[in-house]
Parts: sequence; structure tokens; C-alpha cells
Amino acid sequence: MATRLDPAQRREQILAATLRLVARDGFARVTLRDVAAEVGVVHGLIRHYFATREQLVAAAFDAAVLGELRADAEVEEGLEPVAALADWLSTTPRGHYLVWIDAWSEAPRNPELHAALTRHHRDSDRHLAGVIQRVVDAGHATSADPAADARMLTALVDGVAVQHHAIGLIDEAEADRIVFRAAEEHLKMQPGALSRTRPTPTRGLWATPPAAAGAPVAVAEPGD
Amino acid sequence: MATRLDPAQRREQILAATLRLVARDGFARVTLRDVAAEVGVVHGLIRHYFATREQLVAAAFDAAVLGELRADAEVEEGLEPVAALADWLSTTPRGHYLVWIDAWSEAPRNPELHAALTRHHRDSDRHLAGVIQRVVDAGHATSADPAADARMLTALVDGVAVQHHAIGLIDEAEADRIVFRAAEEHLKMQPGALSRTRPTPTRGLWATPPAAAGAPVAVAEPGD
DNA sequence: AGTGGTCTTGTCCGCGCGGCCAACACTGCC
DNA sequence: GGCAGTGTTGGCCGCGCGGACAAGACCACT
Repeated sequence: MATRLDPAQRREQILAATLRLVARDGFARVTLRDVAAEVGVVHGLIRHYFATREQLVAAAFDAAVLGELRADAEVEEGLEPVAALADWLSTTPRGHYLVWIDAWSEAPRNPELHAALTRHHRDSDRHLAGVIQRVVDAGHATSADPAADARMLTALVDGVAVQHHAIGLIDEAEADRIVFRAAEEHLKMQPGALSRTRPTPTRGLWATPPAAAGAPVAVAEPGD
Repeated sequence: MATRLDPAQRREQILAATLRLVARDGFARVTLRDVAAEVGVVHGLIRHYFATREQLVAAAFDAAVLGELRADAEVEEGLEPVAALADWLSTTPRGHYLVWIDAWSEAPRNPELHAALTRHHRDSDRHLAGVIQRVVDAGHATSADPAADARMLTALVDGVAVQHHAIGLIDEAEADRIVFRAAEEHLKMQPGALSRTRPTPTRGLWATPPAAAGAPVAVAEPGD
């Protein structure tokens, strides 16, 4: 049924499918057979690429983390400091936040996931601290301890994402508003400085760029 | 094996066991047989009390929410406004936060859980807004919009709880410090006003008080 | 003492799971 | 043109699951 594929491409394809299903069903409920059906192959083939289910989901999450970091790095360059900060604080869009929330709940009982999550959070904090520092250097904000402020804002962004994505208590506009106002106040920025920057159009789905081979990796459609 | 029990007590016992297992294994992985073993009965008996697995976990979560609200109400009365605020903002302790985080990840695909979560969040926000209002009335803080401030602080508390409980990136002291400083600044309180209040000793485990019958419901031990 | 009700047990069923593996198909090398 | 090597298939296995149910144990009431 499925045509023979370059191993690297097939691997990427499986990882992308796994991520899509994790976002939909959660880590615990994704089965090898689900992934195989999503890719369009037999479940035995999945095991040809990943020895166990655990390794599969861990690899998928790791790919997501790497993709996220790469996307952050892309945003970092080419944006003015204030716009970069606004963009970072409003990363909220995209269904992949559900993967993150699911990872939080799995982390206490999955060491690999926990390690990836820790690394990601540390890197994100460091990145945000850098963005804050640049805003401060540009004279648009004040921060005695960018690292501490980054930690606080990361927590706020995560908590707001929960209220928006998981519970649906607030919409995206309000989510951004809450975070922006808190950041402006905390960093002593001009009120509205963040809100006024146009949020960059949200790129495609998290990670799974053509990576090495340049092959068009299948990516989740809104309806798929 | 298990002695015949008052139905209400047995029900509470099953719910408490379910909550314990959900905290340990997550909603998706708790099985009827797990719960039965935890209680010390046969898995058929669980189905005598709860028609389906879904109803069981939903009921367990609902009980947790009610218990939480009751505990919040207990705290509310009998504490000075500033101390009450500090207590609320530092609810972080206790393993039951893992249940909350897990509920966030399950909510998008479990309507009952989603409803319970929404209700709980709304009630919590309203409660916190009331606490803030009382602090303001007492002249210890300023808030133009207690409801909005409550929403922001709730998000911050949740995000900090993730960093502390799920990822272990920060310890409890730092979690409290982050939230307290942000609240003091945002509500224009005297710096350190919140940190200086002694946190109330954390009560027993979440909810599962003897409720009606006054029966000593089995409760998780740290080592169990 | 008998009776009805229900708490409790033990066992059975079909299903889907992760994992395993022998056979097939395709490709590139000699 | 044969011959590895490996991507791919499809079916098998044992297990634990949620669910179902008949029978037993115990209690309350008459």
C-alpha cells in the first residue's frame, strides 16, 4: 500500500503523525496502530523504526521541542526587541500547546519526557531573558533581573495558555491582553507598547520543517 | 475479603482511591482493576457503584473539586485579608496539583471533566477576586479590577505550579516568592507584605473529609 | 423463620493492545 | 543476473482491559 520511502523521510513522517495524534488523544492513548493508520502503513512498520512505544512518543516529543527551539530562534533574529518580546509572549496560538500540557502531566512518570521538558523550559527561559535584556538595552523597559522576570513571565504565559487552550475560559485576545499588560507593568514599559505591535502571522505547524532532505513532510491540516 | 460497608462510605472510599491513583498514574491509565486493588475489593464491585470507568473518574474529579472549594471556603473565614490572600496564592503544596494538571490535559477530550474544570476555575477566580477586594477594602492594596487581577494571578499560580510540581524546575520557596512578589507589585502592596505572613500549615490531603457519615476515609500516605 | 434487597464475589467474554516474526518486494552492488 | 540488505507486509501471541452476570453473603424487616 505505502510506497517504499527514504528511511529518514519515513521516520519524520511517523514522528509528525505521532505528534498529531498526541495532540488529539494524549500521550497515554496513542497506540502504535493509531500511528500506523495515520501514516497509512501497517503497525509492524512502526516497530521497524522505533523499538518500543515509549521510544516513539519520547522521540516525537523531542522532535517537537527541537522544532519549537528552532522556531524561537527564527523569531529572535529579524525582529525589533519590543516586537520580539510581544511575539514570544503571544506564542500561545497553535494546537501544539495541548502537547505541552499533556507533557506536563506525563513528566512526573516519564523520565525522558521530564528531561526534554526541563531542557526546553530552561532554554525558553534563557531565550526570553535575552529578549528582555535587549528590550532593556534599547531603553524600552527596565529589569533588575531579566532571568527572574523571564521565569515569572514564562509561568504566566503557561498559566494563561491553560485557561485559553485547555479550558477555553478566555479567548486568544484576552490571553494576549493579560500577558501584555502584566509584562508592560512588570518591566515598566510604556502602557500598550506590546499590544500595539502586530503579532507575527503564526507560522505553519510546530516544527517538522523539511529538515535535512528537503522533502515535503506531511503536516497536519486543520481538518485532518 | 472486604467487609460489607455502608454504601456511602464505600463510595467515598472508591472515590478517594481513584483520586490517589489518578494523581499517581493519570486519568488515562487508571483502570477499574487498579482501583479495586487499591480499595481491596474485586473489580466487579467498582462497577456496582459506577456504571462506567468514565463516570468513575469524572465523579472522582468532581469530588476533588468540591473538596477544594470547601477547603478554600474554610480558609476564607477566620483569616485576615492579607493572610488569606497569601494563603490562597500559595495553595501550591500538595500532590493534588498533579490531578489538576492531568485534568487540564484531559479536558479537551472529556466534556464532564471540562465542565468541572470550568466551574472550578470560575469559582476560584470569583473567590480570589473577593479576597483581593477585602485586601483593598482593608487599605492594604489597590485594584481597579479585582476580577481581572484575580484571573491574572490565577494563571500565574497555575503556571508556577507547573514549574514546581510537574517539572521540578523551582522549589516551593521560589514558587511562593515569584507569586508573592508579582502580586505585591501588581496590587501595589507593601513589598514583602505577603511573604511575611506565615503560611498556614497545609491541611491533610485534598478533600475526602468525613463528609456526612463521619467515617474515617482512608487517605493516601506519603509513602503509599 | 422467612423473605426481599443489595453488597460482594468469581468468572466469563470479546476486544485491542504491544510485541514478535516469517515471508515478500524492492533496490543497489558485484 | 544473482545476491544481499532492508523497507514493508500481515498474521500470530499472550495479556489486561471494560463490561456482564449468576451466585453467594449479609442485613433489615416482617
